[in-house]
Amino acid sequence: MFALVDVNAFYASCEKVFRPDLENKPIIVLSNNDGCVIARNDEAKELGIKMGQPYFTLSPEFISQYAIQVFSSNYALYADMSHRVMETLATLAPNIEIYSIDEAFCQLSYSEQQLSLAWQGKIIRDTIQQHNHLTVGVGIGPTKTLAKLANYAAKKWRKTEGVVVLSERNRQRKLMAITPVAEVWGIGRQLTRQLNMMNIHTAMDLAQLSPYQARKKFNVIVERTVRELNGESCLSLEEVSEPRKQIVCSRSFGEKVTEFIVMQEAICNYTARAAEKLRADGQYCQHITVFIRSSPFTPNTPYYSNYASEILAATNDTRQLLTAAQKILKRIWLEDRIYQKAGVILNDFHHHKLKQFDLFLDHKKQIKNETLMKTIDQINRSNMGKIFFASQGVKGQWHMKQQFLSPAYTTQVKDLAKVKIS
DNA sequence: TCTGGGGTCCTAGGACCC
DNA sequence: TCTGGGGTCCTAGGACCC
Repeated sequence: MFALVDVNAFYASCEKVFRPDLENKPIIVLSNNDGCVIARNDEAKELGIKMGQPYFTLSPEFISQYAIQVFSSNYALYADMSHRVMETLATLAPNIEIYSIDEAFCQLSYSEQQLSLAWQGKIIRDTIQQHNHLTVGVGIGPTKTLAKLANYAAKKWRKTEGVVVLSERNRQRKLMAITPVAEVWGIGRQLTRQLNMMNIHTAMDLAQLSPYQARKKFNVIVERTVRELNGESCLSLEEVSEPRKQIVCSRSFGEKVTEFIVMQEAICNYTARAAEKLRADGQYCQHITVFIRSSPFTPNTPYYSNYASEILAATNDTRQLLTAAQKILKRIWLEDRIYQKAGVILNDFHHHKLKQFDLFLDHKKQIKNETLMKTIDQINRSNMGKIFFASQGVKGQWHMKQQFLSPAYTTQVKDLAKVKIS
């Protein structure tokens, strides 16, 4: 049996853990650059605030009338809280697959002698509540897709008390019959539209489509979803995650960029960050892409979006990547455009054990370069200050907006919560 | 004024090989 | 009259997920 464990309103809940005064207040968390609403608790949902809604569409009057608590994304906090939840979960279920920052699949076993599945779900929920002060929903089913569906039900209906078990076919059918097909894992907006046109509206309707038809009319993914809804497990627990195939570092700008030098600094920063991630994974890349674009929302200004790439000898050396990135930027830069976003993408990875060395480079020098990068990473990970490249600049005019950032309660000594004894 | 970021997988079509 | 069959690799674009 699979269990899908997922933290309720994860980002919003993290903000509340160290702020008990926020209990019962509506909380929203904004995307990078304070652009859109990307997380909201139940109280905020009740006010009709939508997922992905641009922040500027919420009027100051509305915010203050309902005392809505607004936060910028605090990824240092969320990543650390995620870690803690996963650690708790790992003590409760030996086999887990971390699926995203706030959810994990785990394998549960059961037999006559053991605790019932519902009871195991309750233990998971209670323990995470006690250890991490976060509330999770637990969905249990014979396939990942059914576990996801059970988790949806656990969140939607309060009387389930956050745990739903779909081990019996009858219960699966009952739930599927009242669940819109759009809620099924893997069925997004486009597929929903097409399915509705075929008169398929509920998860049950989809389950009744033949796998052959699903494959013929759509693709292999929809076929798999149909099979999984019918209790045939097609997706296994992947405890060891595959190495990444791509690294993207991109941001919208807090203030629009019009000067080349500012854009160059931004690109160099994204490149340096991407290279750092690449080395942390022990990988080398052979392909780098740089893209820049203006805002698609501003009327009466020419929209410009472009990208270009370079092929490299396998590298994870920041200096080589910086050289390539700057070269590409010069190729795609256009004057007199108002840039809103830019980014760097690394592709075509090779693991360090399979690295293809550059025939024309001195091997000893390459070893030296690796040592240099390693040293820089070590210094930057420590608390002794940062080393960066001159091309990254110091002004940071391209930085994103983070007007409502909360403290890094769990990862910065200076931000530790203080207790007053009176 | 103002609209996120980071991933994966699949398919079709083109280019190429023998 | 009439022009094969069987492959691989790469890329762009579209869909999905959180």
